[in-house]
Amino acid sequence: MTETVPARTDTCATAPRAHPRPEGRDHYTISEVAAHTGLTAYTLRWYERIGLMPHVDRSHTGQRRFSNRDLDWLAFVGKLRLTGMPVADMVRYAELLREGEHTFEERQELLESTRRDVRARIDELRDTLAVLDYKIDFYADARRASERA
Amino acid sequence: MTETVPARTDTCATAPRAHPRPEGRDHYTISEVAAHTGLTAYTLRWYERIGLMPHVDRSHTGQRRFSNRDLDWLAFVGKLRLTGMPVADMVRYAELLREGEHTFEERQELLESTRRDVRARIDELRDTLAVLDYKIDFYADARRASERA
DNA sequence: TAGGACCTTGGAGTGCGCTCCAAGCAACCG
DNA sequence: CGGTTGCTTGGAGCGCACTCCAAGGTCCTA
Repeated sequence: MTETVPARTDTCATAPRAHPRPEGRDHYTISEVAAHTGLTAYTLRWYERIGLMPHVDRSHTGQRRFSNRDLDWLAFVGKLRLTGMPVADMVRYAELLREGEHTFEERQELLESTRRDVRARIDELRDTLAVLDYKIDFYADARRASERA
Repeated sequence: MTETVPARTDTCATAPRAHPRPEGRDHYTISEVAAHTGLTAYTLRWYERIGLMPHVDRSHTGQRRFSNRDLDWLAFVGKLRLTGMPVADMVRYAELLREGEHTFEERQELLESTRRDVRARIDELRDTLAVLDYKIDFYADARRASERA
């Protein structure tokens, strides 16, 4: 919501979906979402409390009814979490989404800075991998040598 | 220490060094090490307390004198930290080092499992990068479209 | 109609990885 | 000589991201 650009919208960006949604429906209870995402119901409510989750639809009696869009958003949040982005920054992004189209630029910048962070992180990990490989080789060599002895 | 295999030892594995050591000496005070590593003196003492740092040499009056080997170890610990490895696991590795050669196998396994984790982490981050790229494109397109209008 | 899932708010608790302090004293540097 | 740096132990505090609970209620399904 808050986004109005033909056909594509921001919150449903993960094009091909790994795990199909639990069912073909478009509304899920909190426990279904918990099971699907691996988050607890507590955490889902907490996400909503702190503004990380856009307001979730309610049934006529007040129970949460998560939509596919909500699941998409949660999947995206999951990705951001993997990058180590602090929750506060994700909340900021969620706010920008709520504020409408005039925040496009800021959103783009935020994503680009995140992208830079992720790239840097990948590079760091690659360095680490090299070190690990070096050490693992060392142990492999040492053990081969001791077997020969 | 604890390791006795010709020429190469485990703790000095990061072959070409990015930043040369503060000075050509082989002993450094705690504050020199703090400056060099970006860790605080508190953290360095804490590392020693919890067994993440092998016992550091002392001057005749009891002050810590970090060696180049210690700096190598700290650099390695820094790498491991980047992988998100819990401190407790690093402590475990340090214990294995102290226990001597008969722990070679376990050390190798630990490193290999870490390597798998790092690889998985890199893959996750690459996925995330793809999502970010997709979204950034979306914003770029949207803004180009609005400029044309 | 029973039992389980769900609702609310506010606040407390947890685990991790630091981060810092107190206090009293030794050592080093200009 | 004075000021900075260092030493020790044990413990407290912090920020983050959850994680969970209380309590009193409503809703849904078998």
